[in-house]
Amino acid sequence: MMNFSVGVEYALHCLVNIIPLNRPIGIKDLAEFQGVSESYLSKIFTKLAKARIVQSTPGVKGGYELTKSPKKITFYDVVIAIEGSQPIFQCKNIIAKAFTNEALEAEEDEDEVPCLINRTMLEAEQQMYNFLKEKTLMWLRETLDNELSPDILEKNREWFQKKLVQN
Amino acid sequence: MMNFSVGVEYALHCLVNIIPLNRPIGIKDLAEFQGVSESYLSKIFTKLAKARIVQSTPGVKGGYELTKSPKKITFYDVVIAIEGSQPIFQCKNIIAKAFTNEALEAEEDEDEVPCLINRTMLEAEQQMYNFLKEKTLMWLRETLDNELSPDILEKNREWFQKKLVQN
DNA sequence: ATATTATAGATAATTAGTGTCCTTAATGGG
DNA sequence: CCCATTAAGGACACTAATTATCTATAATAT
Repeated sequence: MMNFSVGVEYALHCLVNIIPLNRPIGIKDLAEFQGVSESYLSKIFTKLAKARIVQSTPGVKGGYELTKSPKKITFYDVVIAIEGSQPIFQCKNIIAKAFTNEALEAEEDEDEVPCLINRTMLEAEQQMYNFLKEKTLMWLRETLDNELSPDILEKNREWFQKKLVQN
Repeated sequence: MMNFSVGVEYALHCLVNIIPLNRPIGIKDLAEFQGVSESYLSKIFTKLAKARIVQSTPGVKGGYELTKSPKKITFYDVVIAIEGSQPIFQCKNIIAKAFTNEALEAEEDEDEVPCLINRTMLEAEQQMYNFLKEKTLMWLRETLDNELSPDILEKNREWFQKKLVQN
């Protein structure tokens, strides 16, 4: 079944916790926080860096930080950064194989009127993406701040502060 | 990258061509029409049959036909029939692993407030599905009848008539 | 200089999707 | 009743993508 990769989840969970920090944080800490391996999470963050969502600093005291305001980073940006921008539905133009007559082949060759089924699926995909474009990291952060208990939020904050101080 | 399976495309292409026929048509003909193997296409149609989108008749003169009006069969129905109804985004609740403190574990145990990221992705998915629920097989058929050249439509019709007569 | 940290490449394990083959069961026509 | 036809289902193989690890390299602060 069609799926978003778990990388998207790793990314969003990390990013929303990076917001309140005002310094770079390393993969090691983030991996520990998430309970996943550094090796794998670093691949994800390389993708986020290439998509200009985070900025990386190698070396001592290095790590990752947001490149811009979390108001300007959307779920859509993160999904595309991790999963790539290939459409969810790739028409194999099977119907073209169905008839080997000249008329149809000619029409396919023009390639100006893509398969209606394909267009419909892509339009459906856009509905999903439009929704994800409206959800920013800032919205996620603020909603979590409202939803989660103060107790959990405080423990969360303490955990990251401790990590930053240690470095 | 996340994808709809090609099975969805096979299914839709076949179904839209089944509409004008008023008799069962066999996998052999449909497979020839699409240029795919009978073995594989039959798996797809078994799924469509289980989803009550088509009705199957084994034996001589058997085959598949729609169970109901194409006005009542949506793209969504077909997608779910082929791909299953598992959500596109399965939250691993990674955040739960992040803190091993009691407060959070308690909250996770309740399991009444699923992860906000998860909820957001599912809501996005729903946007896509809502769109696909509005698109019926009948709409697809009628739009194709308007968009495609009369020449192609006629050749298409002839091809299926010939096959039905042969059986 | 050295320890730290990100980047990149190679590679392996796992899973899902795609596809085939063979057997079984049901059906209609002779 | 028998037989050809057709769907259903299980077993299996092939492919591609995802997930994951390990190693080596490059950049950086102290």
